[in-house]
Amino acid sequence: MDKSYTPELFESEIYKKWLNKNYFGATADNREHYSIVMPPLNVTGKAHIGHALDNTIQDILIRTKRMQGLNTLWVPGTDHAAIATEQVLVKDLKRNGLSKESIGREEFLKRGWDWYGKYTHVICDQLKKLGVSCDWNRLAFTMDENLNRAVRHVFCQYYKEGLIYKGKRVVNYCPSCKTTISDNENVHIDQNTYLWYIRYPFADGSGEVVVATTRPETLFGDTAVAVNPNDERFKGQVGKDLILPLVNKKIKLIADDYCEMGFGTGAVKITPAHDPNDYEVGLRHNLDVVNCIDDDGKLTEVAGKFAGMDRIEARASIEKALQDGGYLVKKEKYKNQVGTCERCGSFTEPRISTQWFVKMKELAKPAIEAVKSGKLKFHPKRYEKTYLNWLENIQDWCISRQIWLGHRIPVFTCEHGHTFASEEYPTKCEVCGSEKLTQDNDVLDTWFSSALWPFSTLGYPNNTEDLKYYYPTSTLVTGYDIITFWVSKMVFSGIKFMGEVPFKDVVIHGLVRDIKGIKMSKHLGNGVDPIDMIDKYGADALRLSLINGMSMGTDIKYGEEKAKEAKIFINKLYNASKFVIQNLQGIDVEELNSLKLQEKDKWILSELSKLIKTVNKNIDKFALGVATSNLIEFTVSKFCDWYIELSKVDLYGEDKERKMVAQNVLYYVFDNLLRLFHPFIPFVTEYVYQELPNHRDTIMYTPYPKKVDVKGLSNNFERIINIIKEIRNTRAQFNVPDNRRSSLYFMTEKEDKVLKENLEEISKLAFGSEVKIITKEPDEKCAKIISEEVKVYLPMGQLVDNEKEKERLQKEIEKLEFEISRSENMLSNQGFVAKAPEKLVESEKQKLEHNRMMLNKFKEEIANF
RNA sequence: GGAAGUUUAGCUCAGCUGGGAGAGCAUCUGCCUUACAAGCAGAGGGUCAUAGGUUCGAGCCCUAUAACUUCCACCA
Repeated sequence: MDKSYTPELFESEIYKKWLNKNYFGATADNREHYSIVMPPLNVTGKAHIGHALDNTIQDILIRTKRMQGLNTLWVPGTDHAAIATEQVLVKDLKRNGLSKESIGREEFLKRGWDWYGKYTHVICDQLKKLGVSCDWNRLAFTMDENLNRAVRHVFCQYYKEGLIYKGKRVVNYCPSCKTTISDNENVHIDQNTYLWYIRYPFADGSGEVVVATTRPETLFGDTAVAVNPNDERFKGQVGKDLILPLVNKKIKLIADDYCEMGFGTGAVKITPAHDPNDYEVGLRHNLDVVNCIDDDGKLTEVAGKFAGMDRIEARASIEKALQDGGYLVKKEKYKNQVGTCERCGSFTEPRISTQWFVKMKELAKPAIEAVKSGKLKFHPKRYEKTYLNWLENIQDWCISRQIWLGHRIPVFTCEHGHTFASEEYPTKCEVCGSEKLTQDNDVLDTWFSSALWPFSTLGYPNNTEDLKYYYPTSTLVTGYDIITFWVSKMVFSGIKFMGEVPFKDVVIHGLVRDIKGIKMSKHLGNGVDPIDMIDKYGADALRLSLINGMSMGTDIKYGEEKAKEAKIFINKLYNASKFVIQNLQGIDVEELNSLKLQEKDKWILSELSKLIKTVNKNIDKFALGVATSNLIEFTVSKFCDWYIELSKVDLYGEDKERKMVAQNVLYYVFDNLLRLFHPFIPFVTEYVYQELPNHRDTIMYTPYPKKVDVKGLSNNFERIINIIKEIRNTRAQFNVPDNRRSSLYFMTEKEDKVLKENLEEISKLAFGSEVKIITKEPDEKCAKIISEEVKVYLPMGQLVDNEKEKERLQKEIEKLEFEISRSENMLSNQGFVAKAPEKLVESEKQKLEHNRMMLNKFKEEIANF
């Protein structure tokens, strides 16, 4: 083994070996199964640190269950991320002087496939570096032929049941991406803008109505001005005609509850084509719908001389024209929220258009029920609220997108106008048999295909063996940011088409932010590249740094320091393994129950037993960050700091039998520790495991430790540890440097077997030289340590100062007296004695008794001065 | 406007269904002890955001308040 931990020497080799042996492969059998479908990765760009977190969590769960003997399946996959990819392709075309339209749909799609083909492996390779143990043979893509079949099947099913309809709605439209986007993708941001007060004169010259607006450019689409029906200010004026400024068209003053009396001027302009509320008002009052902004975000011909200007840029000119015409009353600063496109950041336009929708009310019901009944559990539970809140206020789902990449809507229209949905590509009209068919131009929202992910990747709509065996999947791991986007959609789709929830547990993790807590973004350049971290510190260090101390569902502040720290720990583990392996040369592995274990052995084994229990419990609770803390704590503060040091006494000693026992215990504990650690840091554990005696082909399929199978465990040795600590502490108080050893004398009242057996251990760990048990006080000047069973004397000659010793004793006495009075107070409190659990009262009584005894000892001691 | 989360050592955070405040990093002191100086041993450091309440007992439960963060929402 190399002198120090150098992950780059073995990580990729080990991964190759795992792949070659097909250790990640899964086949249905008769065991209990554990399955996870990976949230599909966007093929655009590289893996970010969030992917690393998400997949590390999944890998930990999968590896643990695999070791526990379950049939584990982890399906990896990629997503076609249509809008983003289409943008990249369009930009690319533009650079070459081309456009989508110029090359045509077919050619464009071909380029899309080329692109996916070229970049899919990039992100997959990055995940492989992380060590993910998913079944790569099953790599799925949301646009695969069989997934497309699932999409068509589902679409047609909805269509037949009347759950899909085409309708006019005001939807969010991104003029830059040139497509409709969902409410989820429409991000509201704060904006500093103005409120323009505009004068709308009555046609009969009898005065005017002033409206306030944040969007003067939509004025050209106004078809009414509304006031509240109860507003006295406008009594008798409702129904009269107003002149629309700049356009000089007559529009009506109407009364509608939508207009609030308290806001602005009490009058609001109504633009049905460019505002969802106004559209509703328009429906109620039968208003015209006038489009004044086109697909490119430019003003249409209804804007007259402003036509062709960008809607935002036109504001200044419009303001000027209003002012010149005497229509502008005033302009004041105003703060509001405005929708922007999640992808490109441009202002979105609410726009009336014809779109496809899925009716959601009925579909949502069983998805709500699934969580309420506990069939589906969120971890942490609080995210159930996010989920439920969204489903309970659900709007119909706009599924059509005006782009070319993606699953094209399988709806066809014949020359006679018959429209029908068809799972297979039809050759003739279902109604009239005409062969002249055209397919709907829109494609489906990407979430429409990812909604089917847990069953489409298993073979749906065919009822395959995989589908029967692995569905429903066990756990879904994802970030809270896509609970509404994705999780909820998988749930109602799963229930609808498979008759069962798609997974039982939803594990929600937080977002990885930068060290200051700011969201990582390309724009700010504050992102941490996981591949960089792997190259510098190793995949295990990256994984551990993301998981350790993580609290599920809470954001993580992450900086390079964390990876560095993790690597330091792994280096420690690595060094410990070097020690273990060096000392296991020539070992005969024996059943521990057949060996004569010493107190220190029983102690470390009982600590290991506790560790196994807590780690298993925490993994079951998805408290992975706590599990790693448990493991690290044991490794450093129990195994390395104590047991390894203690074992040296026997390993380097003369007694053959004791050496053999030490070797076996060392082996047993370390082997268990490696296996416990393996799901978290798979590479280094595999690497080290291969150096252990009796190792198997891989650690991946060794059983995950369940318990320590050794009889007669005890923690009697804790007493010895405390004595060692007290000696070290006392030496420090006297400023004795560690390289100066001192004699240690122990005086006991009665025979102390444990102490006697461990004198050498104490000496080694407490910097002792001559160690002996004495029967009467030594004559030399000594520092004294007084404990219940034993007095320890440290003859340190000059260093001991009587006054100082007296002070130390005095301090101890004060401490004890404080404790005693505290206990006495508690026990004299009738409420406490009567109501507190008996166990607690009892232990308080014991404490009191013990402290009183100790106090006596100290008092005797101080009387000698 | 609605909802959720956070507030504990200088920093990052643990603290399970109430029963004597914890870890890591940083700081200080001493050590190159044959697994590890990426280390070892020791030490200091907290009115658990504020104010009330429930209780024998509150970091934990309840009610208000404040600050920060996030999600949802159609207020011109």
